[in-house]
Amino acid sequence: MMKYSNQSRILVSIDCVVFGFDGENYKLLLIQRGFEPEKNKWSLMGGFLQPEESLDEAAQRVLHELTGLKNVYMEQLQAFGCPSRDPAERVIGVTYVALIDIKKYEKQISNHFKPKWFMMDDLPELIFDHPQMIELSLKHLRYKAALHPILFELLPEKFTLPQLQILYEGLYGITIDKRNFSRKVLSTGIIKKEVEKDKTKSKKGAYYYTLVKENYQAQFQRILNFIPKNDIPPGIETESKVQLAYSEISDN
Amino acid sequence: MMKYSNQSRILVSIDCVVFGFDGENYKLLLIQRGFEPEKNKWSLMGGFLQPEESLDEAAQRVLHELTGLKNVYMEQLQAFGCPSRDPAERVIGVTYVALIDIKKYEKQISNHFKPKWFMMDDLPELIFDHPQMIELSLKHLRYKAALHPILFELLPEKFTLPQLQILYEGLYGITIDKRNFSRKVLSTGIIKKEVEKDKTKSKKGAYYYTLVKENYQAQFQRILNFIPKNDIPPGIETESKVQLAYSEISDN
DNA sequence: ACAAAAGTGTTGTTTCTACACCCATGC
DNA sequence: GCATGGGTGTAGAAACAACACTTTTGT
Repeated sequence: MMKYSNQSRILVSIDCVVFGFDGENYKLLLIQRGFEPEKNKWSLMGGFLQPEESLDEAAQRVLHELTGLKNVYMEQLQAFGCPSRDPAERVIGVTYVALIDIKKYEKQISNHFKPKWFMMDDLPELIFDHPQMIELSLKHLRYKAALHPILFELLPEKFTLPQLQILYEGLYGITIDKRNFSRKVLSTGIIKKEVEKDKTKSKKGAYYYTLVKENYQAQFQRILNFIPKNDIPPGIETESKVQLAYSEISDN
Repeated sequence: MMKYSNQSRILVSIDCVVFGFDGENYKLLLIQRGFEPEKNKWSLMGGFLQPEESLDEAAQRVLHELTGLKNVYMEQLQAFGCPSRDPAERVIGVTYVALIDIKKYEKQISNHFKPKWFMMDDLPELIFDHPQMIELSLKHLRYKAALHPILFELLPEKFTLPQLQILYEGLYGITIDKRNFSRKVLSTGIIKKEVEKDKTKSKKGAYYYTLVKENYQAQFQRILNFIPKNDIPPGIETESKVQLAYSEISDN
């Protein structure tokens, strides 16, 4: 096999931003780094790309090795490539975003590497550019969730409308009118009411709902709007990607 | 400086998908590859990441070296990492999307490497996974343009409403009612009418419009809808990203 | 009986889509 | 004077946001 000469080869790491929801709050799964530099400091789930695996495979492997998690919703976000992002050596970091229901995986999570859930507003100091990765992931999640029914990946199979609403309200820091919210969600047909109720949070109890798989996957591409337009606070960026430059069209 | 041991280092390439518009059609800028393997076959604007540059810098450099283009709208799309994507050696490909007005840069484009514009429906055979990169870029462009006023990057400073409409109609393969279209676009305040008219395409002439920079940048993050909802044909994917897996929520 | 959370309907406003005619000009 | 493409307005339908009371049941 021929090789390209005179080119420098670089390490590629995979960094997984794992968002979780426990029924009340968003959390982030972090781990204490097991090797130098920055050993024992908090870090995203990360690892180096191996010779024979694709990026997607590596992301699944890294997450599985560090947490035991499998079959989790994951998507590639963005490659980070600042030359100085890792002080030890040049490393390109490819970021993945994962969404899981904390309670569901509570037992599945291996504690070999002692991953820990942190509240989003109480994150520890993190290595390298991991804070930026998290910030971009959060922006991306806000952006995507405003358009696609992605947040269901954070919920258990059976969930209630109030739970779902908390999920949306929490992500954007808003409050939504429950009548309008339930009407919008139900009109899409992606969830259906079960007979049982969740009585753990109120005396009356709230009906459980489950996803209607066919409609869910069909609507996944669709642009929805569970979020009232005017309720998205101006401070929240809804752009998924950084843009490098405007052309001169907008520079003049 | 310490290094990570026992990890394999990999080449990182930057591949730029350069979309252009000439007033009538979308085109793609391609180049004949200058080195083995696949020398002289058609390729995206590509090059290897250098040790001291960031990914974004590399993208700008590669595009500039091959075409002479500078100050172009560009954004990172996605990293491609299939181990077999380059037969010579393992290479991670980071894809960037660029948008330019063909006429504006007609003279600026250097022909040292002889880049050539191809019609979107008449692309030559391409190397490696470049067809997939292009396909994903096109999907991304359709997705993003349906929500953000990004297509203006393809137009000259002064453009007409019919031109703008052709831009949108061409991207989605639809026809749009011109009354509704102009009302929607104008209501955003991102463009303003000039006094002159473009008389090259009709006897009456069409008014020129220009971007209102402040409103344009302000609305860039906004979710707009110049495209009538029902007019987006079902075959057109509007999803920007591939997702790796659904969680079991949707697998049950 | 009362506190706490869940559920449900209506109305006015806004936004969207569908649709057809006149205008200006070069030939 | 006519052919060509450019410009404009209205009316009905749909979607949206605002809003308050009743239900259930555990204590």
